[in-house]
Amino acid sequence: MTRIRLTAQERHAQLVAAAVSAFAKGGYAGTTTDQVARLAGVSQPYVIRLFGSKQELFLATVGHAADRVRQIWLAAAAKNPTLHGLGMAYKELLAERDLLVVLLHGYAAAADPALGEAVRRCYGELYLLVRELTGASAEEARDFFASGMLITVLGAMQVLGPDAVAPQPWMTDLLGTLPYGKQNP
Amino acid sequence: MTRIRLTAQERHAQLVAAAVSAFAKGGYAGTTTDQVARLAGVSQPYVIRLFGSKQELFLATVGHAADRVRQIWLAAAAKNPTLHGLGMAYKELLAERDLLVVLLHGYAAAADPALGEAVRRCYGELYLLVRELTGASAEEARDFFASGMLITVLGAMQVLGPDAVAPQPWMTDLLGTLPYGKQNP
DNA sequence: CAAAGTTGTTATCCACTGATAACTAAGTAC
DNA sequence: GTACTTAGTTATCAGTGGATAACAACTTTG
Repeated sequence: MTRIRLTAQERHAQLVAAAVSAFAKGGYAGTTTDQVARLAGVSQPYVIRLFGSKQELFLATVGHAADRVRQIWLAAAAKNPTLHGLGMAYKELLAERDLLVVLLHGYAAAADPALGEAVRRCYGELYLLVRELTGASAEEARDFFASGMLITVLGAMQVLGPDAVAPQPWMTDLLGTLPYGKQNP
Repeated sequence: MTRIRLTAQERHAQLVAAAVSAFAKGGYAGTTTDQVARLAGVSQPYVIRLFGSKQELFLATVGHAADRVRQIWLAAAAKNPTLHGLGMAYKELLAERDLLVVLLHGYAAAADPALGEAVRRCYGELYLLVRELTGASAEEARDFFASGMLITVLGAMQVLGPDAVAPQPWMTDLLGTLPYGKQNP
């Protein structure tokens, strides 16, 4: 069996992608570095060697998720620089639902001082970005992020998104009112 | 040293209270049954004996948090059966911030099938309760829960609540717009 | 008070997990 | 082709955490 060698950069990126998926289920403490390693097809010690520690792997993962959200919002703002324009992008974000969920796991893990500081910084940057891109007022931005958080949590609960469970009455009731268009086919 | 013996019921309640505090930091996977045990002043194996497993302890904890939220909302609705009335109760909920945060950790752990089903049921019940108590429309209820989720996550991130970190500019900006009154002294 | 039930403890186990060390093999430069 | 660097492995370890079992102490009942 011939091994495929990648550059450290490529492997790094591949591992972060795997980590997004793994940490999205499981969260920080509930996911092993071995699970991430297997997803990417490398050995567990190599993951540690590339990232130094599990914590730094998680930080890189959360940072990447925030970057992707930024990218998607920037692209959306290029077409329609309003909150509604960015809101429509939640369709794309829910398609890559793990991005949102891994961010949520970051927020939830903020009790750890090292993680907390990084995660608050990410969130603050996203908040400021939205206000810059759209010129929204603080109130409008707050409502936007509140809706986003609800969507994120519903995604984590598998009420919304690719692997949603069979809908209950209250779910259809709640989801029917979601702004920015319906999400599920 | 004389040991204080409680009835199993009393110890059960005390352990759930300790578990709320412990799981609020740390989450499901990030908290050990020994941490909960020490908080309550008993041995770790006894916690397992009383609850059967860590998972059942967590489920009992989430269930208790949901019950407390229900109680607080019921009391609030008795005075003012509107969304604004319930919203004002977020002040009390933030005072017992761990309640909200432990619920959040429940939502985040919903990828585990056993936990997920229970957690979705809790959330659905709370949603229906709010609509019953207030007669709010689906849209109004959705906005209410979206705001609540934002408050919860900000609590978990220590942007809001008892142990909030030193505020950043974006935080004061965002918090200044929170509905239902200012939260911090 | 003896027997039975309740409330706990200590001792112990085993699986798991992050991390380290030492080694291997594939490119790359000269 | 030989020396060097880069990408990866296997072997291993030390600590931890949930769970089980056996025992101890207190309370109640007859």
